[in-house]
Amino acid sequence: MYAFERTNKAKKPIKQRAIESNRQIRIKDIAARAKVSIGTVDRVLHNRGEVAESTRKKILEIVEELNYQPNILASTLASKKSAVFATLMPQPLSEDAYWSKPSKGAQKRIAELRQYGLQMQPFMFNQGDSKSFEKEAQRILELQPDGVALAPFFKKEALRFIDQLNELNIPFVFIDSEIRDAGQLSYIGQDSYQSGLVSGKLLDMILPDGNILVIHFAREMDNQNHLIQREKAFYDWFSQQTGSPHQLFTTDVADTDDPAWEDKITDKIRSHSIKGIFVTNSKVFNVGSLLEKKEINDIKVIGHDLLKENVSYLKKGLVHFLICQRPEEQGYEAINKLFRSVVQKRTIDEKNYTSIDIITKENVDYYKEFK
Amino acid sequence: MYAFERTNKAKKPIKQRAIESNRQIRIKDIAARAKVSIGTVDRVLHNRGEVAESTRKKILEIVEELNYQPNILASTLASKKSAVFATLMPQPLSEDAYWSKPSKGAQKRIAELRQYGLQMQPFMFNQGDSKSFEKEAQRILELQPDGVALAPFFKKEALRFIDQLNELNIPFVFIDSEIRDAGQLSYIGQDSYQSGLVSGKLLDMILPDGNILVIHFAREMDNQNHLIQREKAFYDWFSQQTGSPHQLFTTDVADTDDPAWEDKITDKIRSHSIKGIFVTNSKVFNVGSLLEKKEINDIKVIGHDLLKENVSYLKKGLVHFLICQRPEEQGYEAINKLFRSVVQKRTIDEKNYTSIDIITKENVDYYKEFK
DNA sequence: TTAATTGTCGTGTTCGTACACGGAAAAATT
DNA sequence: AATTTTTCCGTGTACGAACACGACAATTAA
Repeated sequence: MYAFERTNKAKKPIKQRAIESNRQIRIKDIAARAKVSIGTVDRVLHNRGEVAESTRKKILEIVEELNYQPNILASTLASKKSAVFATLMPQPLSEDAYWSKPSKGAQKRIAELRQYGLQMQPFMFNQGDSKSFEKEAQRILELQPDGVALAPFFKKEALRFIDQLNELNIPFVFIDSEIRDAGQLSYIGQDSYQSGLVSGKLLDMILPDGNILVIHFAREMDNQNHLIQREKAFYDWFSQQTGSPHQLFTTDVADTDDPAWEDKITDKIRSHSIKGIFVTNSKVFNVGSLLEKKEINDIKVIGHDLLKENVSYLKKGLVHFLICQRPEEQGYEAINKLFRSVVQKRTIDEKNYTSIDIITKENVDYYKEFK
Repeated sequence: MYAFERTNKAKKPIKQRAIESNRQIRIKDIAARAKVSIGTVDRVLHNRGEVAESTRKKILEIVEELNYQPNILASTLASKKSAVFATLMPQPLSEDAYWSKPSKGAQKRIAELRQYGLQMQPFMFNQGDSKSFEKEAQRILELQPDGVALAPFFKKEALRFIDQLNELNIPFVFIDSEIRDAGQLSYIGQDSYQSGLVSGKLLDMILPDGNILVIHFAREMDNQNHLIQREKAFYDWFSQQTGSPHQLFTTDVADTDDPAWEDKITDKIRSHSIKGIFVTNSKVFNVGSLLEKKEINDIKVIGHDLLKENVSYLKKGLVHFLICQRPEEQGYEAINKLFRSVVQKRTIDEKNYTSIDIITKENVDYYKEFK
């Protein structure tokens, strides 16, 4: 809908005063002060064309003195710059699955920046198929975008891709997980180790006794480094507590399509007198549904990420804490970093750990990632 | 520092392609389509001057059809609109005190919007003196700003102020606490009751036995409705648990300058076998320092807000949880709402509860309010 | 001495919108 | 029929920055 002011005629006009005091400094002002033309100042600011060393110095001094800040509005309007970014992320397994979220965040930032002529081209690969990763990577290289945000899911393939990006001088950011010193502009994601510590502490605090089961719901653990990190930190927490009454066990569940896993876990719970469960990723709803079905309700459960299903088990009291890493914000931030670097030419931080949010039944309804 | 492109000459120029596909629709395009001049379209869009009903209709149809979205950059650049906003908040008691934060957030948003010609005029009153509130309110009325963000600390005085604002047709938003149905554009703050529930749950979870002391550090409780709400919810939590092993007590500490309060609290702890403490506001550092001094370390403590001092006791393990309400984000959001409504003429949500964040030793370093 | 080259710079147009001014046509008034 | 008044609409300039083009002087080469 197109509305504008028609709806609120009554509003009084906005003030047109008091602005002289902090009037913006324009290129024009600098030119006047330096007694040169606008074109000359422009050349100095953007190192275009040639300028006599003396005038260049004079202009830079005045720029400094007057603290000139370019008007972004006018700048982007005039330059008509445009850029195409590509994202390379896993195909979400369902509508509400984890990987739909970073994508949404990226879309949001792109929508906000449409005025700046930004465009995005999403590429998605199959989580279980490194070949599809390579194929999509190849398509990105053909597109030759101005920036790439990728989840380096398959390390070997990602490294090869990155090499080519570097060669083509295309900047990129990592999202979710990271390869160190690969020439990335930035990394956006959680500190997996630290988040494992948080999980450990929380479960420890609310569990007077009984043993603990750590469950990885993942097809192959090879490319799931952050799950390993979380598990490691979780174990470390308990090994650092003196005289901890808990014993820890770990299980992998590769395939939840095969219902055999349910009995396997149920047996483990019974035989090891498990009183606490930590699921290392967003698949904790599986545990919720299992406990509900088997009517087990004396187990404390911690998992990750605010999927709809997870929230539902949180509200039912079958899951006690969800650790959240603001996936939408990660997508948003990834695009934002590319924008700031590529279009605005600003320098950006190399690391960007998102916060480790603790969500429980009572605060989940107030949790919003975005402003 | 002024840098621009000088630093990264090597970067290749941004692409200038593929943009035709989603080319922006301009007023010019609409004018051409409708076979009228730009001026006419402009008059229709802004109901300026008069336009024949037939052409007006035609233009609106085309606008609809082409889904015209005005270019905000060009628009604000050309209009040179400007607005002055005023904030009315308590004077922070110290550099790092709670009330310095909403102010910082507001400043931040103002800085970002400088390009739009926005200005802010902060007014601060003495938390213990309703007269000073009235005085500052009067000064705001003299300024006649285009919008006001205020913390309605003193209800009676705030109501009188708001009446005058409404009369002058000046929009305003509440921050921190709220007066219902007073004509506000929006309310930005925490749901105090809910945050009290969160505190109750957390303390309950980590406390096997022993009694609990609720402390209000506040001069007068009359104007501290949200502290009351938090306390009420906290009590409600425990009364809803069947067979809770905890008994609750409440104390007010009006003045921490008088060191007598320390003994009073210490006595209470001893005589009531207190094992948990809940401080209803940001003054929990007082408890931290007390416990440290008296070398008491078997008490679980929950308080509010990430003041530097609070964080330091959190890290020492003397405070176990801090509930945070993102005060900077509140200030930021308050200005943002005013901007969106006053300058951009957009509609905005009436309520904006900030999230209830749970902070502990392990995740505090990763907690950032802002992107 | 003239032509060609290089180093410096100014002018003019553009981006998409806002808004003032005034002109022309149509309607209403003498 | 001549005039005033009203209705309707087009033109031109501004916002602040980006960038292309070419002017002019100072050098250098012929």
